[in-house]
Amino acid sequence: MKTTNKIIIVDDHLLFSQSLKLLINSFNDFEVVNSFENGKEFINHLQENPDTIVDLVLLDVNMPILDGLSTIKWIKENQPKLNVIALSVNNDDETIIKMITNGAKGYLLKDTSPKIFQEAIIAVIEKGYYFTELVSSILINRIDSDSKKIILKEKELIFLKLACSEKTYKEIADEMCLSPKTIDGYRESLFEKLEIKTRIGLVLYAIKNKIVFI
Amino acid sequence: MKTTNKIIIVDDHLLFSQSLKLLINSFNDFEVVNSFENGKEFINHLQENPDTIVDLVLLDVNMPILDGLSTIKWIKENQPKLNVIALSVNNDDETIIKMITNGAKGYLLKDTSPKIFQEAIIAVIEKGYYFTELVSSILINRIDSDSKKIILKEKELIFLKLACSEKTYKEIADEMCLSPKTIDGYRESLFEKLEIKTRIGLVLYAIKNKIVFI
DNA sequence: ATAAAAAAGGGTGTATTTCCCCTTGTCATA
DNA sequence: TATGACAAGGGGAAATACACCCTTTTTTAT
Repeated sequence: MKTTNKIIIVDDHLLFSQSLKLLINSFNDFEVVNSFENGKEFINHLQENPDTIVDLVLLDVNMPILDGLSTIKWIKENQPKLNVIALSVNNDDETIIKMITNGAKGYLLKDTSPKIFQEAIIAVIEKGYYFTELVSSILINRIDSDSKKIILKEKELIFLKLACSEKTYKEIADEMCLSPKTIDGYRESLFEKLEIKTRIGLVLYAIKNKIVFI
Repeated sequence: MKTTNKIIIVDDHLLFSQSLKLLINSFNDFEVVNSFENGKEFINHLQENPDTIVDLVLLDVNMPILDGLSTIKWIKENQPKLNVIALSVNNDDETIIKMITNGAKGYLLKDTSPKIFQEAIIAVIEKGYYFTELVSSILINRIDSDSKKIILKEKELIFLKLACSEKTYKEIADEMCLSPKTIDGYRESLFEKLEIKTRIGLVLYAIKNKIVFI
């Protein structure tokens, strides 16, 4: 006799999570035992109920308060055996890689069909993973692309964020309590790393790479 | 005896639409009779089946091929009596206003609770509209805010797009076949209209207002 | 312990951007 | 036919941004 698999949904879109619950409950052998609106609520629940038995967590990536990435990092640290499938509308490489490398056993887009979705949750519970073509191809292509990965230092990152404003470099220097000359150095360093030539390039890079939100 | 209200869902996120269907079917007197993955599919269906009876359309705003806004514009032209509730994760003023002014009878965020959702679909069918606090406040605030609406001229717009690059003003002038001094004029004019002081401000404005896509 | 990076700061010079005030021609319209 | 609004262009100065080459101190790695 099979046991029913217990599933938790973490997603801020209530309409989605509550509807998805109905879908999952309509599958054989699956049951949504709980759902939360963001990572923080979910983690709080795990901490307050250490004996919770869960077979699978469906984790939204974009959430307020505590997002999917932070949540899966916490899970990796504290409950590494928990099966997690990331759910997102977001198919950009960086996000997918980050979720997978932090332990997600699958990454499904929300435009997945219910049938594929069912296959995925069965696969993760039985085999431990489920990767779509999209995810597999990204993981393969990453091999060469991350060798030339750009690493920004903490101060450079702070400067970069401030550069995405109408402040002058002098004002940024004041705000960071540094000499304008030091700021000059950060700028030069970023120009070289990012292969750009102007402050406009900095702004475009920061926005493209979600370093600033406008 | 009440008749069952017929609902159509238009949303590219299959997992969402198929799950939402279960939720709606669980309400009394409501039934999802059809669903489509984008506006084009939906419009095609309406054209091929002119006698379709629908009491309410749940229309996603962000979809590939033909998005919610284009779809509701078509509906306004061709089937103005159709009740539409816009569904979106997007709560920015501009989108909400555009959907409402093009005939949406309601605008719900996807993090709405199933209970509010049910209230909304009942209200739209019975009273013809349902506006949340969010939507009402935006509609009210718009009254004064759009009197000072910013109008950019065609050339200014072209310049603004080119300014969102690492080109110098001289290079932009060349590209537009104008004197750098004329470009200077466009810049000054934009600085004043947009209440900004630097080229960074131009870039931020252009991106915020979706004048350029990066 | 010591060499090698990295972080912070500096000097000088050029290029670009920003600012303010001006001229000319066009076109609509009162 | 003035008149005013607007597009295009301009001069010149000041501020800001960019480039290059340098010193000192602190970290990091071997």
